[in-house]
Amino acid sequence: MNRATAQAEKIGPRRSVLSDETYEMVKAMIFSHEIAPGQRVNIDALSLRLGVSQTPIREALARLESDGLIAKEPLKGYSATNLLTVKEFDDLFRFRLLIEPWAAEQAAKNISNTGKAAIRAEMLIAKEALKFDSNSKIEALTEHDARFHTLITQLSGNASLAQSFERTHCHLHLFRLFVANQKNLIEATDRPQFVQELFEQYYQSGSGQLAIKQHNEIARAIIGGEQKIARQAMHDHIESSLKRFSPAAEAINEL
Amino acid sequence: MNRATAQAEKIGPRRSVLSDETYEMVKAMIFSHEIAPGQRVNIDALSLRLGVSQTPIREALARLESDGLIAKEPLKGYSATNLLTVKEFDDLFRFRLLIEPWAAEQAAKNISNTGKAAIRAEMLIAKEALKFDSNSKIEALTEHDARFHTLITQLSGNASLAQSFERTHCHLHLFRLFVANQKNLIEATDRPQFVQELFEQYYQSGSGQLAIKQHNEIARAIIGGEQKIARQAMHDHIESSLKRFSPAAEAINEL
DNA sequence: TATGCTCTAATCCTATAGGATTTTAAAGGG
DNA sequence: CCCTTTAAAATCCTATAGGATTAGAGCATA
Repeated sequence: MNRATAQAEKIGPRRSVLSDETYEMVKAMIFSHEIAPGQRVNIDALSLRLGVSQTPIREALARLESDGLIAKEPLKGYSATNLLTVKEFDDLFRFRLLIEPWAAEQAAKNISNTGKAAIRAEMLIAKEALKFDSNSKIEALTEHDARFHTLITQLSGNASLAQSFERTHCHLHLFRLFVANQKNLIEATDRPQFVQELFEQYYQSGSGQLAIKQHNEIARAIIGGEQKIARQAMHDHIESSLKRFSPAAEAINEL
Repeated sequence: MNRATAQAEKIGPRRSVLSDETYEMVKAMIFSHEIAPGQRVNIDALSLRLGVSQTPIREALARLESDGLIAKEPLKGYSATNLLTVKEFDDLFRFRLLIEPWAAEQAAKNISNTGKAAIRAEMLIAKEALKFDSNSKIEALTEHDARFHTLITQLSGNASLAQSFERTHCHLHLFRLFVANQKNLIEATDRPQFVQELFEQYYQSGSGQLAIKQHNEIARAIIGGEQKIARQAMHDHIESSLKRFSPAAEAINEL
C-alpha cells in the first residue's frame, strides 16, 4: 500500500531512463556553454552536479563522444570539444550543401499531407518567434532552424541521410560559435569594430527575417511539389547561411 | 624498479582503454553473427564472456547504440539491430551515391604524395587478397573494400563527410547480409535456385575481380588528378555494387 | 475462457573500494 | 636561479555487491 502511495506521490513514473536524461542534460550544458569548449568534464563533479551516479554519466559521455561533442583522452578524462575551426566549419557547410538540397528535392517529390502539415506548423512557430526580443528570439530561431532542417531531411524519406544530418549537430556547433562571440563582446569591449558589426548584422536585426524568408521559400516549393525549386532554394539558403556565419567562425579562430 | 620490470614483462603497456577494446570486440561479434541480428544482448553474459566488468560493457553498448548497431529498449535491455530492410539498404546506397562520388572528385583534386602512396598500398593488398580461396578471400575483400572507401572519404579532405561515411558502417551491414545468406544456404539446401545463384554469382567468382577492377579505375583517376573521371568511376562503382548486393537484401527480406 | 493477482527473473541504477595512471608539488643537486 | 628526480594527490578505470523497478509467466478466480 504505502509503496504504491509513495509511487503515486511522485511526479509520475519515470518514462525515460536516467542515462538518456543525463545525455540530454549534458548536451544542454554544452549547448549553453555551462560546459565551455575545451573544458575538462569531471565525472565525479557531474555526478554530484546532476545528482546521479557515475554509471549513467559514463553512458551519456560515451554517446556524446560518439557524437563528436565530447573528446575522450584515455586515462586522462573527458573534455568538451573545441569550437569549430574555420576548416571544420567550412567542411560542415560543404557537407550540408551536398546532402540538404537533395533532401529538399526528395521531400518535394514525396510530400504527403502530414508532411505538409508538419512544415506549415513549423513555419507558424517561426513566425511567432520573430516577435520575441533579442536573446530569446535568437534562441527560438536557432531551435526553429534546427527543427526545420531536421524535418526536411526526414521528409526526404532517406533514413541514412536524416540520421547523418542529425549527427552533424550543426545547430549546436553554430550556436556555440554565437555564444562564444557574445561572451567576447561582453568581456572585451575593445574588440575590433568588425566583431561588433558581426553581432549586429548577422545575429540580430535582419538576419532572422532573412532566414525565415528563405525557409518560407523552401517550404512553399516542397509543399507545392516543385523539386527543382526546392533544391535550388535550399542550396541558396545554406550558402547564404554559410556567408552569414563564416565571419563568426573566423572571428573566434583569430583570437 | 620491480614496477618497471613488471610492466615490461607484460605484453606491453595498454594503449587503448578497456571500453574501447570492448567496443571493437562487440562490434566484431555483431560482424560475424556471433551476436545474431535481433538477438538480445545481455550485459552480464557479455561481461562473463569477455572477462571484463559491466562498466566498459555499458560504455561500449552506449556507443554501439549511437552507431545504430545496437538498439536499446529502456528498462528492457539491449539487442542487436536487425538486418537491413530493402528500404534501408536502398537508402544507404542512395546516400553513398550522394557523398562518395563527390569525395572521389575532391580526393582527385587535393591528392598528395602520401595520399597516392596510401592508395597504391591498399590496391596492392587487394591484389594479394584475390589469391586467397573462397571464404578468407571474401573476408579479405570485404576488409579491403571498407578500407578503400574509407580512405577516399578521408582523402576528400572533408572531415564531416569522412566521419559521416564511417558512421554508416555500410560494410558491416553488407557483410551481415552476406553471412545471413550463407547461413540460409547451409541450413536449407532446398532454397530457391536463385539464392544459390546469388551466392555463386555475386559473392564468389567474378564479383571480386570486378570490384577490384573498378577500384583500380577510381584509384588511377584520383592519383592522376582527373576529377570528373574519378567522380564518374565512383558513381558507377557504387551503382554496380548496389546491383550486386540488392538481391542479397531482397532474398533475406523475403524469408 | 478471460481477467486479475502474485511471484520470479531480468534489468537498471547506485554505492563503494581499490588498482593504474597522470599531474602536481616539493626537495635536492648543479 | 633552474633543472631533475621523487613523492603525493587527484583522477580515471575497473570490479563487485545489492536495492529498486519493471516485464513476463504462472496460477487462481469469476
